[in-house]
This record gives sequence, structure tokens and C-alpha cells, in this order.
Amino acid sequence: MGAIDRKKLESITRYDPSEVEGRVFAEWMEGGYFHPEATGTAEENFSVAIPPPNVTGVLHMGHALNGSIQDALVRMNRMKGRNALWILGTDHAGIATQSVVEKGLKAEGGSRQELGRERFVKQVWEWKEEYGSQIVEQYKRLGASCDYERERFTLDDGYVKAVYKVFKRLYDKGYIYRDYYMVNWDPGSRSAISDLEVENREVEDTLFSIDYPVEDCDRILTVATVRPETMLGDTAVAVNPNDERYAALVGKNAILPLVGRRLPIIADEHVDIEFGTGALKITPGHDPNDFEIGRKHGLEEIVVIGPDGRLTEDAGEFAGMSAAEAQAAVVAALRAEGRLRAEEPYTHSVPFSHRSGERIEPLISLQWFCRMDELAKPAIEVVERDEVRIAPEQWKRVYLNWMREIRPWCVSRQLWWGHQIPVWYCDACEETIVAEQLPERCGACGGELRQDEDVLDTWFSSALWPFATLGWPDETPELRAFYPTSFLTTAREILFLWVARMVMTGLEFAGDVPFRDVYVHSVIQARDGRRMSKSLGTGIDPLGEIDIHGADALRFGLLAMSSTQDVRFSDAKVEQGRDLTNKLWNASRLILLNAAAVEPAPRPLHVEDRWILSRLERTIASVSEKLESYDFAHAVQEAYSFFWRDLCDWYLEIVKPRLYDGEAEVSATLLYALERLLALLHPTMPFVTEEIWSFHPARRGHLVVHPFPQADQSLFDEAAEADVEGGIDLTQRLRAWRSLADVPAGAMLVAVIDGVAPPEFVGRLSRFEFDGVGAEPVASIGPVRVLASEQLDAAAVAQRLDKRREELRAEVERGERKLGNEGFVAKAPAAVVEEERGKLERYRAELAELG
RNA sequence: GGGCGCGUAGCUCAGUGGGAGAGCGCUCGCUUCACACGCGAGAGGUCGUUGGUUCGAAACCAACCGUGCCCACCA
Repeated sequence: MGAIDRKKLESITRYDPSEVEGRVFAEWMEGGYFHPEATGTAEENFSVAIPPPNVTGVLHMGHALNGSIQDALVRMNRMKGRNALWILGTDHAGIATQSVVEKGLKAEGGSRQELGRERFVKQVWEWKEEYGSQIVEQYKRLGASCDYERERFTLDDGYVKAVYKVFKRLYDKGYIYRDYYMVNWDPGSRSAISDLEVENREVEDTLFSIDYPVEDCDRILTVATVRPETMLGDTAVAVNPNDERYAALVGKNAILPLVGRRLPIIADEHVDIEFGTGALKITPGHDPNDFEIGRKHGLEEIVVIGPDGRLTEDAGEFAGMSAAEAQAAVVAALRAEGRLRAEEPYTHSVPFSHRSGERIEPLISLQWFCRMDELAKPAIEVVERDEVRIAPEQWKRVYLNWMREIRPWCVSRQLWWGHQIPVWYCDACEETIVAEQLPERCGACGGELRQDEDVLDTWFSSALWPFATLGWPDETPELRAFYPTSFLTTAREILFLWVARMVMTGLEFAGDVPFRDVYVHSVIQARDGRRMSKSLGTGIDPLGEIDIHGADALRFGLLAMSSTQDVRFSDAKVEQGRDLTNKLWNASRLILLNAAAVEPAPRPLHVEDRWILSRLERTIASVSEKLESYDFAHAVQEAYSFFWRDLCDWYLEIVKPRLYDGEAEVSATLLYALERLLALLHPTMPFVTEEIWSFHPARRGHLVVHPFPQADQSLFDEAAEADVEGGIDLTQRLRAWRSLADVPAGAMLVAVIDGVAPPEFVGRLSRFEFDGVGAEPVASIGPVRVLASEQLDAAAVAQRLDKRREELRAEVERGERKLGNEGFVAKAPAAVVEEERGKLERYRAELAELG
């Protein structure tokens, strides 16, 4: 065994990940295995861009699953000898990061306004330098084989260059424009947010019915609203054009209570005749629908609630109140005027900010938008043509449906932390300059320039991730070697927010799709089926799991529980992984401590050797195929069951005597199987396999770059499989018989064989001697005739026989019923019918034998 | 309102047309010289309900019940 630390192998009977993982990871880093050369083409190489975690983030279970999947594929492809790059980096996460630092300021009694923009941004950078690498370190705990030497940040210099270039090009093409438009205003972050950052929640509100008198007429229009304070901004009342009740009123004016404004009564299809009274107050300044209707009819847009959530000067006597205060005051005033007809509880869905959790205030404001329709066209085509493959299949449809109805994207945010919009204004001559770099002076008049105050939506920069991280817009070797990336995986929640946008920008700017394959993985829920979330307190900390069970255990567990549907977090699966690491360690100890000093090679002497080699190679074929097709759960469970059942429960038990004898052939075969198994498992359980490999006599270098096994079909052996599976089946039947006949566990029973002799191991593993003589046969199990002996309790044996007879009679009856069915015999495939006939015959024979 | 899922052993989940599976838990027996994070043997499901298709349905179809998610501008 040479330099190998035999003592360590002998003494450690329990695998301890906490002792191994840090050390092994350091060896990988030292070896530079995660930092591939930027050579070759993207077709030859393998690359994955990590979904960049927020700099403010800590590793959560979603990252852990997402990372386990990517690492499995990256490691497998690295072992296949390809340049494998896993691009790592973090996202500046505008709102989240700004909030963290602002909170810190507030705790010290300060504010960002006090500090001023420049100093505040500097402070955020300082925060980032100090705490921003936390999550990167946590990915290392998971064992993620990212290229830590090529780490990127969505605000680093090169990235800014890419973002500005993209902005300018989109502007020049006319896709990016500035407009007063209704946006989702998040009072929490005091910024506009996009449609995708809004979530609708069911809320109990009060529905107020308010009477609006009609001018020059004694009729009254009753309108309903959950936000009476917005009536101050009403500029029309709408009815359905087909609503006969109001046909005569269209064209007249209603009078807005409290304010006295004349509101034209207009007809619009949008109004639902069935709802309420069928009359709808129109507030273009504060409701998205009303905004649309307003624009359509050319109505005035009056803003009565400002960006600070308080009523504006246009709200007259209510100016300065918060929206809630204004609501109470408006309701009171209406009641006093006798205009309030009804109040009733009303449940409806209301938009909330996904970022701050506050209720969205729809607001008209001046924002930058990006037209998406032209960008979407090619991004739809590549998915339709499967040039970007989305799996599982159903998400392809979801992607396409969304893309086909894509709407303009509000890309400006009223924050300080982020990519400040590359637009400069000249106050002197009102010139607007859009540029990739800060222009010195106004080109038109030479005046001072002032940059747009807003920053870009964080997702605007994330959308460039796969190529901006590789150096675009420069033509770098990395870009040539690794773009398009091979694979992307994510939870479905960012399919639109991120994935779709990368496809659009990749095609538009990098000239090709950003990745070939997208795998949408499941969501791991809390143990009770709720979402894992910080605010609910339902999160399970992956680092805690790693501390307790090890990274390999967590990785195995996550892959095993993941599937196409959402699943609850299962401690049992992680423990199964933990048990597997320990069993791998111990089975390896058995092999490594007892094998003779020989070269690993398949050297079958007996049927069981041919069997295990066949099973090994089939497992390699099957597990590889499952990993390639993103069926991670079945891949790891199949590897588990091969190792545990076939290799440990059966093969090792069968060959122990030969191994202890120091037989060369079985030693070579076991070392060979172990080497291939470790390599096969390495992508999913990297630490324990690397550690065990360090004790393997054939080791020349780290397992992380060991060739990934390719199934050797010449070792497939159906005959050996049938023989040994038959032997296993017989062994289990013999053991079961013993157990049910109350034979003491250690007792040796005698029997004779009537018919074809089973493999040698059957007797040994079931504690039977098959060369018994003289005594009476008392039972028969397959070809085995159990002979009477003092170890056997006659009554228990008789009882066991009765039970078996009963079983057989049931089986015979079932077979007869099935074969007696004319339809079955006539229409079922011949092979199926034949099989049934065979079974029936065997059961009848055994029953006859028992009498 | 539209779309997509899911309902299988006590628990968490596989299984997509030919006799119900895994892990955990449970029962019984094992200090068998790799591993008690182990070994051996068991118990435990009329596969949500009702109809239909089929020689044959957990699987395919329909309806219903329950449950989860996504999208959507009814005040």
C-alpha cells in the first residue's frame, strides 16, 4: 500500500465529514482544477453560469439544490476531460443591498439623504467588500467547483461597460424610451418596480358606494370603490356602451362630490354591466385600468397621491395626509354630505411589492422603458425550434405564452445603488445625451451635463450575465471558449425575470443563444409543506445540515428528493445520504485493507464476479444517462441501490472469504469496481469519494480530474445476472423459511439439492449445508430439500408448510382465473400469456410436491 | 377568470397499460472479525371518489371532491 496511511483506514470506523471537507476542498483549490484554460470552442467545452446570488444573500436551500445540480454536471464534464467552467459571481441586488446599508445608517441615526449620493454609494461598496463574499464562501462549503478565480460582480468595471453599451444600443434602436406612464410604485423602496416584482395578495377591504349627481338632471350615478381617497383625482365616470340604463346619460357630466369637478360620462367596453351599479369612476392618475381608459379617451390625469404616499396639493383640503388618513377624512366628508350610500366588506386581490412587502401605489411618473416585442421575436423562435431546450416540457409552453404577450419593461429605479442610467442632460440647451461613457461637456452648446438620477433595474444587468461575465463587449478568449454556455438551471420563479431576458439579450448582443439547455428544477418546501421563507421562519439552513451530516449527505439528499414536482424537505433523505457516505467509507476500508497488491482490473473467476461487473457497468450506463438527462433523483438512488444492495449486501458478503485469503483476482476486481464507483459518484458526492480515493493504490492524482467511467458493454452478462439473481432469490427464501420456522439465527441446517445446484454462496449465506445424509426431508424450497434435524422444531415447520400451501393455492387460483379468461388468452401478447402459463405450472408443481 | 400540477404504506415520495415500490418509522431476531449511520426476517396500501375505455387501469378518458403553484386590469 506504499505511502497510504493504513493506520488511519484501520482506526476510523465512522466517516467524519467535518474532518475531511475543508481539507479536501483546499486541495482542489490548490490544484487549480476549477480554473480551466480558455481554449477550444464552446462546442467542445462545458460551461455553466451560476444564477448570481445577491451580495446580501446567505446560502439557502434553493441555492443548495441549484448548486448541487450544477456541480454534478460540471464535475462530470470536467472528468470527461472537457474544459469545464462554472462561472461564479454575485449580483449587486439594488434594492436589497441599498436597504441593508440604509438600515445600518438608520440604526446610527443617519440617513442616505444626509450622507449624499456619492458618499452613500461609497459606503455600500465598503459594505460589499466586507460582507459581500459571505455567500461565495458558503458555496465552497457545499463543494461547488466554481471558478473562484474568475469571480464577477454585476457592478464591476467591465460589467458596467457591458451594461452601458447595451443601454446605448437599445436606445439607438428606439427600444428604450422615456415616458410618463403608470408604474407600480413601491412606497417601501420609494421606487418604481416592474410587473414581475409585484405579487397579488387577497386582501379584505371595504367597498364604498358613493353617489355622484348628474349635472342638469335629477339622476344619480352610484359608483363603487375600495379607495375613496382617489376620487379626488377622478376625471370621468364610465358606463358600458350597451348599458341601456345609462345610454341617455353618456355625454352629460357628473359632479364630483367634495370637489365639484365636472366629470364627463363616457362609454367604454371595459365596464362590466353586471358589477355593482354598472357605473365606474375613472381615476387615470391612480389606477392602471383607469389610466388605460383615460389615455384612450384623452382624459386629464390628476395626481393626488405623491411618491411619498401623501396627498398632493391637487387634493385640496386633504393635501399632506397619508393615504390612510385621507381615506378616513374623505369617507367622513362624504358621509356628512350624504353621498355615502353603502359600505360593505370586500375581498379582492391587491398588488404588493415583492421587494418591500408594501402595497403598490399605482402612480404616473417619468420613467425609462424598454420595448420588448422586437427582442422577444427571435427569443421565441429559438425556443420553438429547440435551439434553447427547456425541460421539463411544460415550462417551454409557459415561457412561450409569456413571451408572446410581453409588455414594455420599466427599467428605471429611483435608487442610488446600481448602474446609474447612462443618460446626461444639458440644462443649458435641453440636449439629451445617451453614451457609453461620461461625456465631458454638452456637444451642442458646451454646457455642463447632469446625469440621470435613476439607476437601472438590477435584472437589466443580470440579463447580460452569461456573456458579460465572459468579457463581452471585448472579444475575449473566454467568450470564444465558453459562449454559448451549455446549461442553465433555476427554479421557475425567475423564468421570466431572468431566463427569458438572457435569451433576448444573448441573441441581440452576443449573437447566439446564452445556453443550450434550461432545466427548471423543483422547489424544496419546508417540512410542513409551506414555502421556505425567512419571514415565515420556515427556512432550513443548508449550512446547518452540512455541519451535522456533511455536504455530500445534503447534496445526495437534495438530489434524491428533487423531482419535477415540488417536494417537502426530507430529513430522512439527507440521513440516507449520510448513511451512504459512512457505508462507502466502511466498504472501502474492507476492500482497501484486505486486497492484495494488484492492479485494478476486471478479473472474473466465478459467476458472482461476472455478475457484479455486469451490474457495475450497467449501473454506470444508467446513472450517466440519467445525469445527462437531468434525472438526478433516479440517478443517485440507482447508484445507491447498486452500491448498497448489489455490492455490499451481496457481492462483498459472497467474496469475503476469497478477499481474506488474499486472492489476486478478487482483489483486482474489487479495486477496479471501487475505482469506477468512486468516479461515478464523485459528481454528486465529491468529498467522500475524493477522500476514499486518496487511499486507493491506483491513485495517481485527484479524483476530481479522474476520467469519468464509460460503461464497458463487453462486461454485460445476462447469464451471470440470471444465475446470481436466482441464487439471491433462493438465499432470501431460505432465510425467510428459517425465520418463520423459528430456527435460531446461528444454527446450521442440513439439506440436499434436488435438481440444478445453486451458486456456491447460497448455502453459506443462508447457513445451510447441502450435503446432508440420512434424515427425512421435511420441507422443500426450490431445489433445496430441508432435512430433519435437532435444530428444527417439528411444529413450527409444519406451521410454515401450511402457510406456504395456502400461499400457493392462492397463486394457483389467480393464475387459473387469469388464463380462464378467454379475452386474455386471445388478446394479450403471446409472451404475457406464456409467462402466466409458466408461473401457474411452477406453482402447481410446488403445491403437488408439498401434498 | 385562464393555465399548470398534485392526491399511492404511519411519514416523505417513486412508479404512466400486464401480478403494488424506495427511504424513514414500526415489529421480531442478531455484540456474524467493513459499517448498530450496521446485518437478517416481517407487518403495513380496496393507489382521493364515481363513471367510462380495455381481455387487463394506480397508470388512459370524463366528472366530482380535496390541495398547491403560476398568469390575469372587474371597480
